[in-house]
Amino acid sequence: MDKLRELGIKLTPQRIAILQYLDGNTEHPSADRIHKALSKKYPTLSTATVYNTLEVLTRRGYLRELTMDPQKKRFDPNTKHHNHLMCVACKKIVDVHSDIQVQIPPEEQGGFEIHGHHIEFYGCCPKCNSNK
Amino acid sequence: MDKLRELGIKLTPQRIAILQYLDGNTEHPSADRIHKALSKKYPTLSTATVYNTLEVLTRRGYLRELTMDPQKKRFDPNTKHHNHLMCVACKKIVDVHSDIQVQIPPEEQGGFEIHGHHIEFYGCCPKCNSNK
DNA sequence: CTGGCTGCAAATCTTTTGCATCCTG
DNA sequence: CAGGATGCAAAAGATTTGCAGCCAG
Repeated sequence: MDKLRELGIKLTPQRIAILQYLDGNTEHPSADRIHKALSKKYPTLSTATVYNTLEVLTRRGYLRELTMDPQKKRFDPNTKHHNHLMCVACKKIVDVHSDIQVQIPPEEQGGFEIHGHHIEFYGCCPKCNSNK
Repeated sequence: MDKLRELGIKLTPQRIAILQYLDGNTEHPSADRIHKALSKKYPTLSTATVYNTLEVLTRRGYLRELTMDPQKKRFDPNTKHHNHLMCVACKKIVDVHSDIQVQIPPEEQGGFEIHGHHIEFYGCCPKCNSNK
């Protein structure tokens, strides 16, 4: 993966596997999901390594951590600014690419220096809707 | 608390204490914080009771659960629709009351039925800014 | 070679569950 | 009184940490 090399971090089979799994993945998987998916191929992959790697990648800006799912962190390899829509029933998360302008009027900022924002939409996906 | 009575749930000293602690509280406390704060006065208050009560209150619509803080759930007794701004350093969360219009164009909704949304702003609070 | 990874195990932290007992309504 | 709430302890998950050995650069 050129990406890893670009990031200047050490290439290991585990990291490559994680990167490959994430590359182009739009499922917004959790650490556990990544670990489960890869442990078939890499039976010795430990959860600690998954978490470590995700943390490094997040810190380097290659990944974004999503907090919409209250049960666990989810990860998004697409770091271009975009928003998300989650099904409150099955926790499926899909991307929302529309560019939505939002801004806090200065008097509401309470002296904060604002770095970014994220819009979370909540709803019910077609599958869960029909299961009711 | 009239609120509890309104909600039609059983009044107990613990629940009243939790309600009073939350009433008008704009700190967006975590379950742990609530437990710590109240266990001085109610040394036998168990975390299970705090979680149970928060869950009931959330289900009844008296509380909103915030997921911005990746480490833990935070709770907001203000259920009027509003947004939040969090300091990425100290995790302080403040309300943003501006009414910001956001909407997903139908072709982006992927068939979801959308129930709501929440805008999260991230930044650095004045105190953390000056500590750098 | 050497510092940065890895695996493993165990710790930590948050949240949930089971159950006997208690107490509000 | 009865059913729901509580306390406690323990389970269940998610995430983090410590450490000895390994291997990519």
